[in-house]
Amino acid sequence: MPTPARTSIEEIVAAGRRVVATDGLDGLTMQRVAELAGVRAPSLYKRVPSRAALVRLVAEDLLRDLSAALAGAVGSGDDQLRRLAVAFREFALAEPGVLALVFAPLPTAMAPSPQALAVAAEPVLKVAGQLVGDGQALEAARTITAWATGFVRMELQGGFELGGSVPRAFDYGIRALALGLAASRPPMPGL
Amino acid sequence: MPTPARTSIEEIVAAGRRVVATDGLDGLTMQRVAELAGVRAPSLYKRVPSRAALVRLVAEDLLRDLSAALAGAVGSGDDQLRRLAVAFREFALAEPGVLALVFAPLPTAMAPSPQALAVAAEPVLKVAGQLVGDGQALEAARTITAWATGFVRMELQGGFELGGSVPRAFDYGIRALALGLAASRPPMPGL
DNA sequence: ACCTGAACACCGTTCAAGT
DNA sequence: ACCTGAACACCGTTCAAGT
Repeated sequence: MPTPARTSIEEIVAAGRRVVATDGLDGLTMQRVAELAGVRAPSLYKRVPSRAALVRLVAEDLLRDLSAALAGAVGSGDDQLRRLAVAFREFALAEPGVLALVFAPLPTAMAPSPQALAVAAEPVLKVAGQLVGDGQALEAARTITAWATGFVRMELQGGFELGGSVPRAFDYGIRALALGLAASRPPMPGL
Repeated sequence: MPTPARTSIEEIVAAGRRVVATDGLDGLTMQRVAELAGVRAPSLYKRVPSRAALVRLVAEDLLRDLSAALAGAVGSGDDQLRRLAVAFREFALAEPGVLALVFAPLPTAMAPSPQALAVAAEPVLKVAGQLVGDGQALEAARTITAWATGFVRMELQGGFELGGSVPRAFDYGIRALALGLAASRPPMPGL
């Protein structure tokens, strides 16, 4: 006598995202997620093999939205780095889980797939290429990513104890990076 | 009839550091630390009020050593930013716990004190001041810190899936930052 | 088929009892 | 004064039993 499904994988992942956004990765317990999904914890194992797998699904869900936000922010013009950085900061402040689940060293079973990460990296590589040319795009993209993730993590951590304006420091960093990357650009061949 | 002490707060913190270095923050359980300290878990509560407090003690212990490493790396010359960044990277690769306990959003009870963080920030502010002058030292220091912590975290995470040389990307970032910060420097008054 | 309570092995923490 | 086993409330996970 089949019982009708009372939840779904989509609902479970959405519940996981809600919990992560409010209580962080440690708050993502099977019982809390089950409660939000309207079932008991053991029922989750019908759709998800383990908590680690659920964490990964939530990470990849976040990553999909982040990729869309970044891709939507960049276009053409001379302030692509700023638009990219601002889009990333806004997303990460709204969904702090992205730093805990996507840009953090997690056990392999929880980490999002390299493919999912590559999709998010695309807009960064594009902007980096515009700034420094294709030959250095990868190194420049890594510099941008390292700075942006490091900055927002410090901000979320409350790591700006020494005073000063956080948005001003963000702006300062964007400008310094843009200047520094442009200065790193090799001379155009033939010029 | 007093029982002789079989461990000490120093030994407990040292055990905590060893566990964090190998198994990360999640591996820091009271039972594992107690085992390394040669006692049972309940005995730890004679010296430490909670796991959160122990995490903080380990974080501040790491931070003390990091501060010393950074202060020892900077001197005078034209490659201070490089020496600072290299010292930070080497420390964080040897003691990955520093990123998990010091440069991560943790509950207040686990986070190191602002004073301890300020000590570690001093060499960074010094180098930043040399590069851009005192007026922008704070913003420049934040840019440096955000980039360096973000970079090494990506490295520890294995987040360099797209190929290329990691040390080369680190060097590239140092150079771009040095160029960008120098270009941000306001003109000297009177020149 | 899916859902559940009960059970198991963990974890942090408390506490009475031992020396 | 410190150490310990036992206990409690949690957690992830399994599984037999229910529908």
